[in-house]
Amino acid sequence: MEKNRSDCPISCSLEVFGDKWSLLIIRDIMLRGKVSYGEFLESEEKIATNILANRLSVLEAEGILTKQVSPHNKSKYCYSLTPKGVDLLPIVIEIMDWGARYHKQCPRRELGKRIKKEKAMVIREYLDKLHRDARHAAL
Amino acid sequence: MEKNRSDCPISCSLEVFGDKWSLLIIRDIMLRGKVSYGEFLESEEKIATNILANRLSVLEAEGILTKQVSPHNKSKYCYSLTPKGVDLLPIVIEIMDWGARYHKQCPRRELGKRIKKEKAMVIREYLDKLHRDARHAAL
DNA sequence: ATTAGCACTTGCAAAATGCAAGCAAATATA
DNA sequence: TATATTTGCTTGCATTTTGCAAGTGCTAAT
Repeated sequence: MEKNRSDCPISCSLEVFGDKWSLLIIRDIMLRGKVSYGEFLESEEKIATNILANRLSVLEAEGILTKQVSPHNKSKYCYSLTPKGVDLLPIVIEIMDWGARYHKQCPRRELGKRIKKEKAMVIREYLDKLHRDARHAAL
Repeated sequence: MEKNRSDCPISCSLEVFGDKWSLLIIRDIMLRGKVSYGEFLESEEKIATNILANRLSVLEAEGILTKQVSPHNKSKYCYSLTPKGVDLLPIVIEIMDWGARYHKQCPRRELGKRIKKEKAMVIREYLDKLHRDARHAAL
């Protein structure tokens, strides 16, 4: 683990995921149920292959994701969130809420509308589900 | 305003502040009461002068910050948050909480301990104060 | 055996970051 | 008044990261 810019938790966190792509990958796993490299590549933001590979590698090294060979196909990997990764959910939801409020070109869809109405409940709900999934993936 | 990668609110938000520095500047204003270019330069993370100037310019163009000449010194500028900027607080607090929980080298100080105990209340308290400050700065 | 799927890797160009010196206007000091 | 300091950038250059698109090697399907 390299030397940090400071001991501020915000700074240390931004050193991990303060870029334009990492939290998008986390979003794909948390909110869209994506699990594989190929699925992440298909997202509408069109991440570059080398950036995706690098981000996944860093997130895995940071203990946010784990990577397992698919049960159906030995050349395919499935990524899943660790508990540490799951706990990024409130950040992702807050970013989503802020974005929906201040970006006209980002209309709220179903989930966004629920978040507007009952944010805390949505967060708890997803945290429970994702933490359950994380425990299951660890088996 | 340029073309976005997608209409996902998370993606649009990350296009604005998804970098290693922007939210640190927001932190300095929100949590440390810093207001000037020179003060931001002094933070322990040591942002480069050209990066600071560029980030401030972008955040201002995005309507997150406003910049005014200091009342005491015509060569000095004071930055303050707009309501849009203030509403980044929950994101900053969630990042801080996550960082404190998962980074051993980032011990919780007074505010971090309060956040651990009563996050929602801290957020509401700071939102109220910062929104009041934002209204005052607009005069 | 051939083709397709899969997860990267690679070579290169463009863009961003980081370092440190420089610049011009305003203010403070001698 | 002249000089020094403060202030907020800007600039030149080297390094790093991002983005594009082709390439590679292993596994699976036909």
